[in-house]
Amino acid sequence: MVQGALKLILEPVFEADFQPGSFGYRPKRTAHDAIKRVAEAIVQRKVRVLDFDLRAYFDNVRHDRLLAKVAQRVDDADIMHLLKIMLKAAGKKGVPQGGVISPLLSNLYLNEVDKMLERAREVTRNGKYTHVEYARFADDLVVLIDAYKRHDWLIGAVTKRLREEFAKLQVEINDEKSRTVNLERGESFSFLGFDFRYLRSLRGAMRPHYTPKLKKRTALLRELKEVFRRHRSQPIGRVISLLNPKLRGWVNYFAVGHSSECFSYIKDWVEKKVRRQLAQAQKRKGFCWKRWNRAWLYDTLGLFNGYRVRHDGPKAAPAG
DNA sequence: CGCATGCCGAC
RNA sequence: CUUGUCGGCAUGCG
Repeated sequence: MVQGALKLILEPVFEADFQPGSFGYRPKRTAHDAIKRVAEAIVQRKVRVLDFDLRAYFDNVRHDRLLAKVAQRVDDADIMHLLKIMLKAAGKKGVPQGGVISPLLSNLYLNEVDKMLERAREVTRNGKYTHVEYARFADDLVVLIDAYKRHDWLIGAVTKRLREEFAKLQVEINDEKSRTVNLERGESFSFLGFDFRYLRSLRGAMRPHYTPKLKKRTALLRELKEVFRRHRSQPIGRVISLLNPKLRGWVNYFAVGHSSECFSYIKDWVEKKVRRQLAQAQKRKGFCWKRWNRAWLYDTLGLFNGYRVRHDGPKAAPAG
């Protein structure tokens, strides 16, 4: 409730002036938008990657900045008072990462970073070709730069400029976790749960390749394992009803890029696990591949089977 | 369309 | 472990 009010206060302040030409509010950025942006940049051979780890928690200095900014637009003493109280409550030195208010504020605050990156993109643009692209989601940021040798200087220049601008915005960079990556050398980076690589396809063409991080897959399987363990002697229908929503949600998020191999692995793992449980309930050995066929498992028992990567191919023409 | 519940993900 | 924002999906009801 209070958060809602806060949002109401802050949103116009930070987003209204993002694009003066339009009606003010920029389109919502989702994680998938950001992922897609990265993939598209890599398609355009922007394969030198600055992987930034930003720290933008709100110490007192930044509270002041924030308040000043709000004050430019809002002249309601009560609102300002409320905001001050909230910031004070949230900002007690060493704000815990999942603080009540900090993530919201940092997200809004970092819109300024967007403006700056947008400028960086435009300044280095050559006609209709951009040599620098970026994608940001909350404080996770990657900048992608042209692969061409003659643009190598951009890597150093952009890094330097960005650091200067970050300093102005009082956004700290975590140097230990920030690095530059050359995808053409087979290096990889991760962004929003995916690992990004640049691979040679069978035809010899280079293309971006991104898959769910192994860590995420392992975490999912660990969670599913727990479901199996806790319902070892329960009817399989019950177990499946617990597995399905988890699988559906997980797959739904990762169903972009090149996740199919990962999905197969998960499907196989789950199926074996279900078979095992079925077999054990009937005191049988093995997985009973013959006794229970796939159709029965998936169609009759209703085990989740939606492991499909949705590739946003050519846009379907609006029919009718 | 509206309301609600549950699950998943990013940060 | 808890908090928040955002996004998605599924189900139910009117």
